[in-house]
Amino acid sequence: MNDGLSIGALARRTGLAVSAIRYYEAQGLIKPWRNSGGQRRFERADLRRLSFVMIAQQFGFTLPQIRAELDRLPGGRTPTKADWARISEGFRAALDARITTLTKLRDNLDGCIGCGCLSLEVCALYNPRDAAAQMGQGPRYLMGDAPEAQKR
Amino acid sequence: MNDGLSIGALARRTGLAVSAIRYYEAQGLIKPWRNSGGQRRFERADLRRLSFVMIAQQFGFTLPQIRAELDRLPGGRTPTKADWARISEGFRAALDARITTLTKLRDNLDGCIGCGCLSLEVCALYNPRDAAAQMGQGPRYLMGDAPEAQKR
DNA sequence: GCTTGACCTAAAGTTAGGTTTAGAAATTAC
DNA sequence: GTAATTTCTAAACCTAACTTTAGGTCAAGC
Repeated sequence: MNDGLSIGALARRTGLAVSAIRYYEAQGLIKPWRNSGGQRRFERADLRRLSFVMIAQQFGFTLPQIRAELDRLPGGRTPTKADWARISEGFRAALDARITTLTKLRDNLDGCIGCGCLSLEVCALYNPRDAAAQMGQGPRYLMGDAPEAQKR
Repeated sequence: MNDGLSIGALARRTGLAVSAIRYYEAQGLIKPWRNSGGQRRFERADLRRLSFVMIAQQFGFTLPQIRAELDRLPGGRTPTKADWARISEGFRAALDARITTLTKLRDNLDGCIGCGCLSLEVCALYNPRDAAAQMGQGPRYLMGDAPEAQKR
């Protein structure tokens, strides 16, 4: 009887789509075993694992990042509450950083609403050198403030 | 001489890729005219327009949302600083809401690290009914807290 | 006047995070 | 024992925001 949960059961209990659970397996986030008929069977601990995935996604982590965190869980045994608590602390720092960035952005915006400039000449709303605020890769400038386009 | 900027000039001054600028035109964010040879020519005001797009993207707005904001600019004349300031105020509320959501999330996480539960039984880290924290569409539950799977 | 670089269009490709489809096999329900 | 449901795989499709490619035209330098 205690031979694991089917993918449908796991889907009902988490609210995830069956296809999403299969996708997560493909991404290495969960590792079910197979029964004699080749169907996936999951441990009850996978419920918690998927909960972690769902929370981490809310926090803006990518699946590879989440996988990296999950890989820090003990291999041989079912994770304890202490294991999960340790992992959860990693969220704290990332979340703090994100809040800090957004708050800084908002404060800059506050200073900028009065002038309406949207330019690096007068406000610091957009600073390409601020690594914390940058997600992309290429250099991007506001109002034509390209390095070689120095204004006289 | 003052017959507008080429797409390459605009790209150099903003740091955007030429292909991105063409894409923005296709999305209706900018409306260049064409010279006799069929090449795009841009107004200097488009530098500011693209700056707005870049900032708004940093804030997490989608291109259709940004377009909606830009559509509120006056049609017949070059936008003034006051126009831009009016538009920028819209950012304020959205940004405030996002910071509030993240802060609430972090505070819930703080309460949860001690117990390691990651479950709705003991912590409120994940609340599917909290519209502010939800981006997806389907119902999703933590640790199997599906409505029909009521625990005794 | 010719060569090089900038520009044109249209369509296909890319990444993340999945969903949908099709056809077949396993399991459950009656 | 059979019908209905679930599950299986593989591949195609989806959205957002772009980039790349292919093949051709325009413009600028010497």
